[in-house]
Amino acid sequence: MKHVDIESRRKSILSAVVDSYVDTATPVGSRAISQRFRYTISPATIRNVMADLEEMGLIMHPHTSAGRVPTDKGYRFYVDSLLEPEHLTKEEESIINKLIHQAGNDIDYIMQNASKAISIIANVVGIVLTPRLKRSIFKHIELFNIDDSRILAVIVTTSGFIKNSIMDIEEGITKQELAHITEFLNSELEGISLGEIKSYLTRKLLEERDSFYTFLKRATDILSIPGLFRADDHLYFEGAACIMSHPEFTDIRKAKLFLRACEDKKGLLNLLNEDMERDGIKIHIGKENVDSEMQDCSVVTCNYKINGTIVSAIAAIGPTRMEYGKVISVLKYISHELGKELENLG
Amino acid sequence: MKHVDIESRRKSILSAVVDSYVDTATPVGSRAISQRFRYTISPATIRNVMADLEEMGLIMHPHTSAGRVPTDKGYRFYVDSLLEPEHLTKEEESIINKLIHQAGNDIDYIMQNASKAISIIANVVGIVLTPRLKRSIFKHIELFNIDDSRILAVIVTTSGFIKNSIMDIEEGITKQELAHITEFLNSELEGISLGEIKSYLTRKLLEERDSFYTFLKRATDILSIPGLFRADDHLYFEGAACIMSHPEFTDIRKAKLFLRACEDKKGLLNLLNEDMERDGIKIHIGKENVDSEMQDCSVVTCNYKINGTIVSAIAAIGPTRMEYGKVISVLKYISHELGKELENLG
DNA sequence: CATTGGCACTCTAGCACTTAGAGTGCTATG
DNA sequence: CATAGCACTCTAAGTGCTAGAGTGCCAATG
Repeated sequence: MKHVDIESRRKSILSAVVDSYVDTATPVGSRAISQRFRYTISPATIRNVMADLEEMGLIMHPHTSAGRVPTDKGYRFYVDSLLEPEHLTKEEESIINKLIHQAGNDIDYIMQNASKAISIIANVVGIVLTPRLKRSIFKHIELFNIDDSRILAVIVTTSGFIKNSIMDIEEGITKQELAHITEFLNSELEGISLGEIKSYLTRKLLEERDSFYTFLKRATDILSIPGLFRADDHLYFEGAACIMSHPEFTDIRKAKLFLRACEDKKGLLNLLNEDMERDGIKIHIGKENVDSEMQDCSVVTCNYKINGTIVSAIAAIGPTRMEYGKVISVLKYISHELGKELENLG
Repeated sequence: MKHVDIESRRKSILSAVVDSYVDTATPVGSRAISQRFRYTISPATIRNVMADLEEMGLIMHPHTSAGRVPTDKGYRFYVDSLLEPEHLTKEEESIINKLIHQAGNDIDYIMQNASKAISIIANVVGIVLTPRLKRSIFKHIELFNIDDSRILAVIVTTSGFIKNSIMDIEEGITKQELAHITEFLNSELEGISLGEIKSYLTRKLLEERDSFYTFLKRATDILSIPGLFRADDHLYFEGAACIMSHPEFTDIRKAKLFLRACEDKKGLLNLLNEDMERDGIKIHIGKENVDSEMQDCSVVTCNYKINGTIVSAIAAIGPTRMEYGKVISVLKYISHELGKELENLG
């Protein structure tokens, strides 16, 4: 095996280091790598290559007489250039299907099971975010008086979600007027995403000058019911206990930091909201995370769609030493199945 | 201090052992107790009393040369007979008020903050269960077609909760018919709890024989929309990270077991559902828990009310070595404030 | 000239051993 | 009945040592 392309060997050795470290959680020595290559390359050669990789910042030494450990940069190179697409086994797929498609009609339960599925298959903490209302498309609204001083508004979206809210009103509204407004809104707002409704109506309001203005104003006011368009920011979260088996958490302080990252709802929400803009898998490794709580973990996210429209995202969070290949394939699979299940429900 | 009542001394020594152990997490020796009593009782005497307490199964020895640790039975006696009512400080109350009353109109956010409050003040994992729909009182229903094949049902309860669901129908229904049914249900069901509606209607259905039967059957069918009365079993859960600071969790296996207990939604739900039947604080110490996952923890629960009706419960879960006094007063206070906040919202 | 074997060196994990100290139980005494 | 004293026990923590894993460097090699 002389005169092998030096670059490709570096790659395969980095790959071996990452694989072995992900597998065993102990620093990887030159002997172990040599063994992986069935001794076609000697430990000494591997030591030289490893020294190069270390100089490039891809792997590091915990101390002189220890093996090598991938750095964040090393993992990054690995996932970008070395990782080969993986497939779930039939058994894994059937576990996921059972959890997602046999959870009944309860969205809450489906979401919970989806996050459990991520956790079980990939040995990480699984996270599922409820569909973003803002991205849903308006289909239907109903308004009615529940008593003299309050109106109930119910909006149904094309993806079958229902959002409602109660509003106090100072001046009474007649049934006819309410029906009139309902009819108007239903014809006017069809096909608009909930996120755009408000700006759409204010724009419209600016154009109007005549008697219609008062009517439109009234309709707009009703739609500003507090909470009607509020994001339904629920994060489902599963698998904290099982992840404690990872050897990195024998140090309880690290476990605590990890749990803190998981509980950092704001940080996760920001990340998911941003990531879901683009389609597909997004990976954030260790220090790459802007959020300081997460700089010791890796977060992998994937959007999911209902009828072709991106509505929200799912994620996995675990130690930087995670099985990226498996995590990616699980998220891809689950995002697809979850979307399908929600479509059937809508 | 001769000839002191032997029973009362045992009590105060048990109390001192529990207090000291809760405080320091290290087995309590006779010297330390003696010091607590400002040396008015000698260590030797205390050793005798402790030997008695041990024989009674209230405290135990981890090993010969260690101090004493309360047993589950010891904690039980402590909370039943020795614990004096505690009050929160003004600062603590103001932290709680801020979290609960300044969370806006978003129920989701209020619940989340309430569980956070439990966690922060009492150093335990805080749990809040959403109001049980079954216990809510029917106030108003609206039914309408969203398209040819589907009906949307919306139920409003007296406590201001809104529950809705979509139902597929095979045979079309006219607007008038639907309005008729709506009107009927609104007049018929007022004041009935959602949990009783189904049995109420079936009872009614059995009595009817004439033409009215078909109408009533239709109405009943509509109300059997899947999910319309499904319990909204959401558990808010906060503080896993902060609880890892407790010395009992330096052993990661214990931390894992504890997290597993927290993630055991079914077990918690059963416990909460059962406990909320009775008013006030309920305490489950270690092995007293039926659920095997929880036998190393203590769970303290407290129902909460909306307008005088028990609707759900909150809880604290932590190591058996928890500040029972503080946990109890926090849960009492928060259950009260949470109920108040939800009343204002309704 | 890349690859390899050899070798000296380094660092850690683990084990045996020791010791200080905290705590007990028992007994004799006030 | 309460207490002081004493012998005894057990743990936690520190020390010293060793085996072994791993490295870096150098000289030899095809």
